[in-house]
Amino acid sequence: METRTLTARTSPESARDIPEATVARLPVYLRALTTLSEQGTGTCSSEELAAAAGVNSAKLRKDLSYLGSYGTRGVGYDVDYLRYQIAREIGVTQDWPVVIVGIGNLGHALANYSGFRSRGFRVVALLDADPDRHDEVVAGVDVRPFNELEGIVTEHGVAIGVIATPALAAQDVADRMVATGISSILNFAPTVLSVPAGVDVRKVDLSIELQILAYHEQRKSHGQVTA
Amino acid sequence: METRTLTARTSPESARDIPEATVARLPVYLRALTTLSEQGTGTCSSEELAAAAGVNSAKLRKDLSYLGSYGTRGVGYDVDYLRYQIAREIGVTQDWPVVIVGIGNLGHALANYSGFRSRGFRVVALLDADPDRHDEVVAGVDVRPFNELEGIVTEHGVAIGVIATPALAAQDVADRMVATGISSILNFAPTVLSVPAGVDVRKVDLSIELQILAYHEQRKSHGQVTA
DNA sequence: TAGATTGTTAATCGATTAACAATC
DNA sequence: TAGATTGTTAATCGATTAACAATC
Repeated sequence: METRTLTARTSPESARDIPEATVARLPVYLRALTTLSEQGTGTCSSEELAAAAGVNSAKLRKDLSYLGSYGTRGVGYDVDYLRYQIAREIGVTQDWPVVIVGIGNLGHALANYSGFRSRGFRVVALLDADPDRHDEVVAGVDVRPFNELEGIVTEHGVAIGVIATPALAAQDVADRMVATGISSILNFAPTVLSVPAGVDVRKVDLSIELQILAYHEQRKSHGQVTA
Repeated sequence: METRTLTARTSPESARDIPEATVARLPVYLRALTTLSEQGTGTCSSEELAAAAGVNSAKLRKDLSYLGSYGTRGVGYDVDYLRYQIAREIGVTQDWPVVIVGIGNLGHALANYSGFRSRGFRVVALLDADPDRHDEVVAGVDVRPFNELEGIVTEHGVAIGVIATPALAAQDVADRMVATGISSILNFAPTVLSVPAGVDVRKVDLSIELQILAYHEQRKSHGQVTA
């Protein structure tokens, strides 16, 4: 991901420079803390939280150190307090409005995914180019024509778009999203998107994940012995 | 007596040591080459392939150098030849049998995803613990009870399992998969799995991806200027 | 041969990790 | 105070990148 940013390092509060690898783990810590909180755990050590998040504790402490000093030496972390601080750092203390484009099998699954709501996102619109899908209601939201994108983005202040179309349509959808002011895109279509600098794209690709597993699997069977 | 993993580095052919970051990009190159091939391109330079894959050409050439020397100086790469070499390196010159467990919205979408077949995978079974889903047919495959896992894994020699269950069921499913001999797991459930050494887990988490985007989005609006 | 482009080197950058001083 | 655990340091490791010699 290419983010070319000039940081106005004026305010002392904001804009600490958090490494990308750390940013990618903050949501994992947030989820682990939510689980701990639901289990009634009030305090945890870096060792415990690290175990719950599936990382080692040195990495966890190093990651948290970029956010500030939210633990107590000799004691550990207050679960709810740390959870709030991480949620604030990520920016999910309020909901982000999201549009999903392409309401096929995967789009349906995404629209129905209940986890978005509790994790800081609200699906405000489902769009599809196919008229046969219009006015279908998925998870309580109408499927609307794709050309309503601009109105919806403007109306709700949408900054994040999800692309779940076939590969061939994805670049056009991305272009239209960018034109309407969306600057973060989650792409499920199996294609490389090109977008202007300043727009973030993340890609989720099922076959690629399976192929990475296949590579390692192949190596396990050939000429290696595990005892 | 404890014997750790002993790599038989005897054969000169196999077991080159490809960095993990490179392994994760090989499927991207493979897809780009497939697209080029379909467009009728016979030869491409590292610059062209890199552009199609969304990386810079230095990184591409470095990555390919771990596989061998498959280009021609002054000319470039033969698209179909390089495509075959990468497919062979990944291990997708034949199909890998795969089982999907958890046939909810997401499981349906995965089962219907046509891209698996063309990229080296064959869904041999769909399993679900819920009797109401049994004998439903999704994408031409019967949904079967979860306890048929072992028989299916043995019968088809399944090494790769996909978990698309709710979070609470995921660890149990993973345990059962490992017990039957599956050693690679693609996990869509929003939970950290613990598995023994030697088992690979990859995780796809929709909310985490969105939260990473949200983090950067938040920074774009507050006191940062993107150029 | 001259031009083009690979494959490799080496420098740089970023991420991980162990160890421990600080401090509750 | 003694024990526990954080936050930070510094060393190590792995990934990226530019530059260019090799060579078609």
